[in-house]
Amino acid sequence: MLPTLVRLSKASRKALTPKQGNKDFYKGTRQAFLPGGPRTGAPGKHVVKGKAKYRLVDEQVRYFVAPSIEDIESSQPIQVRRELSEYSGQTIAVDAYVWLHRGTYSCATELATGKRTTRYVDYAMHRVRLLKHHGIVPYIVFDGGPLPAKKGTEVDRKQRRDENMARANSLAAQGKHSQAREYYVKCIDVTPQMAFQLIKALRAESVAYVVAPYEADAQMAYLERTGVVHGILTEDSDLLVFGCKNVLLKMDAVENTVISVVRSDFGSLNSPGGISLLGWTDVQFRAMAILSGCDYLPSIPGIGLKTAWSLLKKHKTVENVVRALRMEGKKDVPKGYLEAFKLAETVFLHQRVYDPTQEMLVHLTEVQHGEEWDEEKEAHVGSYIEPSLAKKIAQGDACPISLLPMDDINPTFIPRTLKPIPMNILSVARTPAKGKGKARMHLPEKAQSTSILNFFNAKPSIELKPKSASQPSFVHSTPAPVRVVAGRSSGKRTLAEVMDQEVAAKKKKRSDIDDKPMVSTSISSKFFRDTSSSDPKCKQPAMVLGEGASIAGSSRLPSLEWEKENIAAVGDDDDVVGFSEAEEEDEIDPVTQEEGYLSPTESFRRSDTPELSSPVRPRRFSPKPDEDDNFGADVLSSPPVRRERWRADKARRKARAQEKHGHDDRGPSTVLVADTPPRKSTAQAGALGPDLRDVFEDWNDLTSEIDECCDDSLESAASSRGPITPEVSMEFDIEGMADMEDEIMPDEEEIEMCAITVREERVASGWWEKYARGGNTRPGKFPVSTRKLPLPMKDRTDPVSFDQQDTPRTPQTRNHNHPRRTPETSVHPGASSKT
DNA sequence: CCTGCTCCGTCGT
DNA sequence: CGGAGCAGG
Repeated sequence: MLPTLVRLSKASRKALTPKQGNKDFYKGTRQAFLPGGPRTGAPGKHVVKGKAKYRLVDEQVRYFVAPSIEDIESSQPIQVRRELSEYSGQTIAVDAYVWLHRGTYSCATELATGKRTTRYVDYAMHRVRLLKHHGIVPYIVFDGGPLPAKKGTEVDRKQRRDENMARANSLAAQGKHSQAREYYVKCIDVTPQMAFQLIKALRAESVAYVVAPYEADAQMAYLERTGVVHGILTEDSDLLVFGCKNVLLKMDAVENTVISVVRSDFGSLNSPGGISLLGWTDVQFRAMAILSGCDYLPSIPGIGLKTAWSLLKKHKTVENVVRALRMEGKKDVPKGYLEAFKLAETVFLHQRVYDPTQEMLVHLTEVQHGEEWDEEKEAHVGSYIEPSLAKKIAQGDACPISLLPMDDINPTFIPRTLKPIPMNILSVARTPAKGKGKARMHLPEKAQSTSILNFFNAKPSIELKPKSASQPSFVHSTPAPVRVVAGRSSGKRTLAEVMDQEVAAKKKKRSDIDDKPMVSTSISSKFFRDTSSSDPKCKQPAMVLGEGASIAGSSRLPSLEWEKENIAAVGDDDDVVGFSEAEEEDEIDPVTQEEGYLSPTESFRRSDTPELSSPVRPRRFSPKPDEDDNFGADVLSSPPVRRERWRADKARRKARAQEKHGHDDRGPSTVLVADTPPRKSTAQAGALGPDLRDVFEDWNDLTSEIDECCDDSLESAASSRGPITPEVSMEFDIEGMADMEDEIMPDEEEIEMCAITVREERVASGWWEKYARGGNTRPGKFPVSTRKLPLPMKDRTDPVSFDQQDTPRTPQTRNHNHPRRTPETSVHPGASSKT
């Protein structure tokens, strides 16, 4: 119900001139954000400002002098587009559901037909790595069990899913597979068991996570409130109603941006779109949200956001509003609405969440002593679950729905621990062109009042943060008791400067060019960042750890050469990145950038490969015996999705095609950094070896497949969850290869390459597990950046055993058909004694 | 003017 | 699911 903010399209910005403007939009815009402040007047009165005439809507807020574009952009918008890198060093809670769900797109048919796959994990992990790459510490939050309050919608969905499934099956039967897929996609349900597959991957990469007992939203709100995280990244934004302060929406993996909404900005805003939240309390804000309809309670017919707002504005409290509505008799207020409202409010306020520190369930907000509390409320906030089970749920070892031990639906999927490979090819992935700009260009002339944030949108949100704010505002406002990876202290200011230049450049461009796809200038700052981050001298816990650091130093030179080679290759391939004017504005030395950017990985991996089967690896002799637990962070900067590069490439090509400004004849000297080498460049790598980055990525892609083929051979090893020993790995891989050759035969060479890599990786990680990280030798060695976080879930290698006798023992087979938890079965005896 | 309805693209292959 | 367009009060 709470919505997102729309970005103002260029066209709409253009329309800001009264003459050519679209009046509706114009009105909303000037109402909201003019520096001069609102003009007031009596409702209904017409005022004339400049050449435009406006009608006053109600008693307070009103119209402004026509803004210039500059005025708008210099004022503080409610939603700001920010670079991911601005959040470097911060811990961000991430709603895993959406990522998982999107991940299922890539394997919808397999999932629907019961085929084993874990490909849906890849999407989420790529994004996790993307966050890590930007120095962000992700804290993944999973949805848990259903709340009674939402039961209704669940049944509905189930039904729709079944319908889609049936349709898909019939289409598939007719051989119309592509059409079938369309429906398969719609019937996929993300189950806790699927989430568990992602959890395994998160464990492998030491990413903090927690499974909420009930709703991820409430859990994330709690994490933010208790200072465990700095902000919340999600797609659906009910979060503000839960009292969240810093919400990040619409993560864009191509442009590496998010939309930031900061609660504290609300008060400072004047009537966004006619709604002024100035002086509104959280209570009122929440009331408005519930009144206008939320997940837990449908709205009174005819009451939308706007009326809810004005009613509350007038009557202050919900009780008064309901009373007034009933008196007037205009709206039909359902019987018991007020009670239902209170229940909904209770859910937002007191829903049960998991406290990772106390390792038990708590209320999102503690119930006050004086507050009335009854059975019904108790049921609505979610049943209490006794701590030991709650912990298992939170860690993913128990299914939050059935409360039974987690059923690993794909035990053969054993994500390996990523080695610290600072492959910053991400930087390359960030290409100047915007792939998806078009879609966002389109803005309705009239902002419809369908969502709360739409109101905020009355003020155009600018594309980049205001110049004044080089950091998200909550960076300083949020106390961070949590251990976070330190930000890049050195070079940060310069980064800010660079970013400011970007802003300036963008603004300038924006006013000049309207139809051309916007060229991002941020690539330079990106590189700049990377430079500082991979510089061994700079204390950069996030990027390098242990052997990573030493390797980084030793392999710098070869890497550089490697890169040059690829630049040339790329050039031949007519894929040179023609940098726009924007880059010229930056004063960063290209060489420096490359140096920083270059990943030592290739040469390292290559020279190191022969040793992989040996436990003696440089890694173990980490030059950082101290607690610089950046390993995790390093893992973070793993390769981005190839697809992203592809998409970016495409966009860039398109951009180039559009603007025929002659960038094409630029010499090589203007090429700061070549685009990611084409995949075929593997063969061109010559003496320095194949492009392992690509292989590496392929490995990721193939993992599922390979695992798939080796179900049987791996079953035992998998179930033990122990370190993978070289022996086991070899055996398994050989068998796996055999199977694979029989089944899939796309490109023998490639597959073999991958298989080798896989094998090596497995072996390596086996040793890693056994020795480097191993239990006995150096306990403190394992670089868990999340170690201090309450929920570090790696070292759980033992199967969960439940001793609760009162837990329902319904046999749990596959994803579907989980016994739904009812208060009766789920409440553990004596649990309610808590309250 | 506001609400509520419907349709459509999302994400990826 | 959010956004866009449209109809009706």
